[in-house]
Amino acid sequence: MKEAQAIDVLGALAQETRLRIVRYLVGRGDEGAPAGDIGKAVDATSSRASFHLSALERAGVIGSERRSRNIVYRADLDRLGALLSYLLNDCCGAHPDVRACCLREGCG
Amino acid sequence: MKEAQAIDVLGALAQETRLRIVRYLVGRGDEGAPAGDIGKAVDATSSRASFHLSALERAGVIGSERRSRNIVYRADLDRLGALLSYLLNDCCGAHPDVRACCLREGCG
DNA sequence: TCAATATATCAAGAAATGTTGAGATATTAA
DNA sequence: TTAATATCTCAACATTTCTTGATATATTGA
Repeated sequence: MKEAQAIDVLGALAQETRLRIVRYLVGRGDEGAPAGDIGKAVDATSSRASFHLSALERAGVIGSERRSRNIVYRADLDRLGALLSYLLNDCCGAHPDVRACCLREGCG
Repeated sequence: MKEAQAIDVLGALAQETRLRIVRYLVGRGDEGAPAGDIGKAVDATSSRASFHLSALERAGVIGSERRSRNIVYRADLDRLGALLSYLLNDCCGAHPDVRACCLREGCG
């Protein structure tokens, strides 16, 4: 992952509604969830949910697929992993303290 | 780390000049660097560097200390580690694929 | 004290972001 | 085909963010 992409992903995650959407979708796993359910889960109108879902999709953090009437969204774990890796290895210089932090449950 | 703090840190990192500052400071290690050097390193005027350094400090990503005429800034690795941990454990549900990504060098 | 250095702050404007409500589009079922 | 459902798009507006250039503050050395 390059700097510009990392900034896109960081920007996508740096917003309450969007971060909650990502968390919700990660929890849904491979099954994903349709926009309506996501909107209810994060307490957003359809317009607002759609706006933020678009932003997340543009950043590559989630993907979508139409399934009859619904559009089902899923978290892209590879992309999230790539951001983690960028932050850890490139940005933080793979500092042992930071790396160790990734292996503990209760860090931070 | 709580959601609101994570959003603050993500927002702080989601900007080219600021991400470069963090990278530069991580590279400087414990020694840190004065604002002037940082500004030169990321090609920013004193005003612009100061603006972004303040933003990073507000988010807790860097710390500062006056050293005679200079103000020396340092990356806060604990804070960065806490963000990584938040993303990995809380946000990504400690998904094995994402976690594995943190241990490889060339991931993403 | 005076000048030089290092940094922060301020005001003004531009650009990006987020919200709302109305309405458009696509899909399905009757 | 008509109505209902699910989602997106658009315009308007408010807010926030970023940049620039000018100026203020703090520290040091002559």
